[in-house]
Amino acid sequence: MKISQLAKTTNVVSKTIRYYEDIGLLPEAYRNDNGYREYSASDIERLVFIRRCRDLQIPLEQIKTLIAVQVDQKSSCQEVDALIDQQLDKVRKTIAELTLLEQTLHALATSCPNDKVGDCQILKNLQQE
Amino acid sequence: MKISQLAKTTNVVSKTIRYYEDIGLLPEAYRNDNGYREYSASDIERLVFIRRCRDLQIPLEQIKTLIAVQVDQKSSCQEVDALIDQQLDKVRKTIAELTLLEQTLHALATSCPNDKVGDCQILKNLQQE
DNA sequence: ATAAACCTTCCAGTCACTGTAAGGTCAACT
DNA sequence: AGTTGACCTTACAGTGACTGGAAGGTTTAT
Repeated sequence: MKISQLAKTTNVVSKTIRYYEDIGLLPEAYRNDNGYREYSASDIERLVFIRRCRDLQIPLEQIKTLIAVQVDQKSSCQEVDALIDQQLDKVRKTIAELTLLEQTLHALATSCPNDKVGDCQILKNLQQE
Repeated sequence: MKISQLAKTTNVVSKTIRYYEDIGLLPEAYRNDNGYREYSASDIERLVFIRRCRDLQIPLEQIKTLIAVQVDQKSSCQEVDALIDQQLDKVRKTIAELTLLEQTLHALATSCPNDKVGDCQILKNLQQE
């Protein structure tokens, strides 16, 4: 299948597929006579895997690692475990930070009963350290 | 004061201060004879304001808007309200997304009792659509 | 024949910085 | 006077994960 077909099947735009190939996340695609990229079923799998990882906000570099690990069926999956744990940690930290931020923003949003900038409590709050 | 002093006072590295000037978020600094930037107290205020906004994850372009609005003391602060509300919305949406993500990652992290990549349940889960 | 819809490569832009290089200035010390 | 070290300056490149656009080649449908 051609790149647009792969794009449709996986919900990844062609541009991004080419980009993944550029950075070595996807192997170099087979080219047919006119120079167009030609894909097979295994390419779908690989791309779906990448996208699942991206949905989990795993960085491209770490996805490369995961793919490399996958190849050696006998190697320990400790690295996989660690990577997911690490990702989970990061997400939890971000949630904690954003929750604080939400409170600050909420307090700020309800702090100004005036309607002229000169008296605006929001701006005043933002000016204070 | 010189840039490093301003940097120390505001906890913003010199590089970033110059960058803010480059993109027009800070006014062009006064230069003394040797070409060094010279700052005053009002520059501290402005920079603190910017940093408070950045802490709230307000993008630089929107901070520009806020600063522009601030100048006209008589204008309505509707724009300020809207901007903060919008920011709050965005943060809440992100929290919701990350909370789902956290659940997925947690389920994934606890899904693999094996230790060889060949049987790794995490990788298998990642391969499925 | 020609138009629309593909495909290709390459370069630039996004956001908010950060790193690095190459050079100028200043104050203190020997 | 010379040198060291800590500043300062500019300019350009890199980050991550794409996205946009230009300029051109190919295929398919009418």
